[in-house]
Amino acid sequence: MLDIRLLREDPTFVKEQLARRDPVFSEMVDAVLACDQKRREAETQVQQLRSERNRLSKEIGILKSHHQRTDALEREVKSSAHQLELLEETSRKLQEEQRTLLLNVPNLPHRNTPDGSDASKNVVVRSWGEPRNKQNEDHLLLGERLGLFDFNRASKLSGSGYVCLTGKGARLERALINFLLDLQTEEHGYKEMGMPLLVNREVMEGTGQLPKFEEEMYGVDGGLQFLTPTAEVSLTNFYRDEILHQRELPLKLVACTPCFRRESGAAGRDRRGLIRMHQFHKVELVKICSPDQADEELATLTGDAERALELLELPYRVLEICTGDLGFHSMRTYDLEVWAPGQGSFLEVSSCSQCGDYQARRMNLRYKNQEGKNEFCHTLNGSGTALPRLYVALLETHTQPNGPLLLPEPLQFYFGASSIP
RNA sequence: GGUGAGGUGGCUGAGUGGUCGAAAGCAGCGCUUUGCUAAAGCGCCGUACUUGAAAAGGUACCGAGGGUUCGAAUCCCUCCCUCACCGCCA
Repeated sequence: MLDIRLLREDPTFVKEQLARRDPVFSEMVDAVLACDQKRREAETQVQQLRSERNRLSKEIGILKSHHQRTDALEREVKSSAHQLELLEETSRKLQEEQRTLLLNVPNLPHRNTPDGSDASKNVVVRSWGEPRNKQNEDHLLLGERLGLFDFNRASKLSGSGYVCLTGKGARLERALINFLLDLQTEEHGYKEMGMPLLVNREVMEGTGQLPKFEEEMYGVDGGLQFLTPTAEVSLTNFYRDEILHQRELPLKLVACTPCFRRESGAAGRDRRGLIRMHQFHKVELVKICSPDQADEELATLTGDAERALELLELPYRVLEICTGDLGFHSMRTYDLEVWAPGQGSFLEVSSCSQCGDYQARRMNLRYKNQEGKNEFCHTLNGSGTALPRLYVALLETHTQPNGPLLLPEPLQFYFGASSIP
């Protein structure tokens, strides 16, 4: 959520910045400001009426303590009660309307985010390793040959978009998870967390999944709670409504959780295989920091995720996402794409985003700065990484033609063997 | 799920219808004094919204939402959460 004061003080700037994403967002600014204007007028009237009521009531109290008659005053207060009620209702509605409008305005892009209308304008900022194109088998065939997973039986249980990992295949995912978590906790200093998967509406609103993307989420109990689409939701909201001490920032959290997504907008896309699932595991990195730390923390967070791919000997590239392709709550994002030889393409396995105070304002997450003033924190998140696509890249990269899957060295300890025959 | 007790400022904790945004203590900040790693005294010390050029005002907030009342932290109702005990259960 953007700061309404920024919109009031410099609407031109806000419109310009939103236009970098898409001109349609600029048009929202005037609507918000019109509502803000009406809201403040109503609020001022309510406050004046209440002030008058408080004054009279206080007077009644004093008179009563002197055993004097107060009928006239009481009648006076009563006479404006109805009007006050109506105005309060108006004011409340306008407040809600303004919040709703504001919740649907995306974050402003970072000054360094490259301009561009769509994904084709994303910028490759670096790459690592050689994406060999040796006509490897597709991970579906490899998984079948090695006996790692079963899609047909998964569809009996849950329909399409689910997988059952079987035997060594299940163990391989567990090994990957343990490897990733140990890397982030022991080498990069993140605190490991085990988080709830069902969260309340306000929590989903805090990180920006609601209200705009409700159709992408799995709700339960008639929409009172939601299955988290990423641990970003639970981890970032962990300190919501709190005031942190500057000295404890940045906070660095990591959790591996199942993630649930309807993928309703992607019907038909990536239907086969592990690439787009309704449920998948993901190791998520979250940082909460002060504004001056945020740029640097995004760089290190991205590096922390990249390190995992390097240790697994998986070639990848890093894309800087342009304004037109930027996620709703992000001001700057680096995507990590791992090379999948069987697909002949790069797969997005991580999206590392800097969110400024956009989420923190929504969830009222603050810290006390050096002057003792409360200020909104900045939040960052990134995958480290999503499991299924990492799994695809691992299979397609390290399985020998008609041979075993040779595990990269760091994984062998976790898997308990050096290969899967 | 049942019963009971609770939810007040960064923390502890008083406050059962009127001048209470809320005592006191701790923590924090500032000053004074004395001085061996500190003590004592004094002062300051919530948040959000809003009016105003500013100075300075106003409104709201005592778990959430309703209600009673001229007036609610305080009374009533509903819900949520915490704690204790019981029941059930991985």
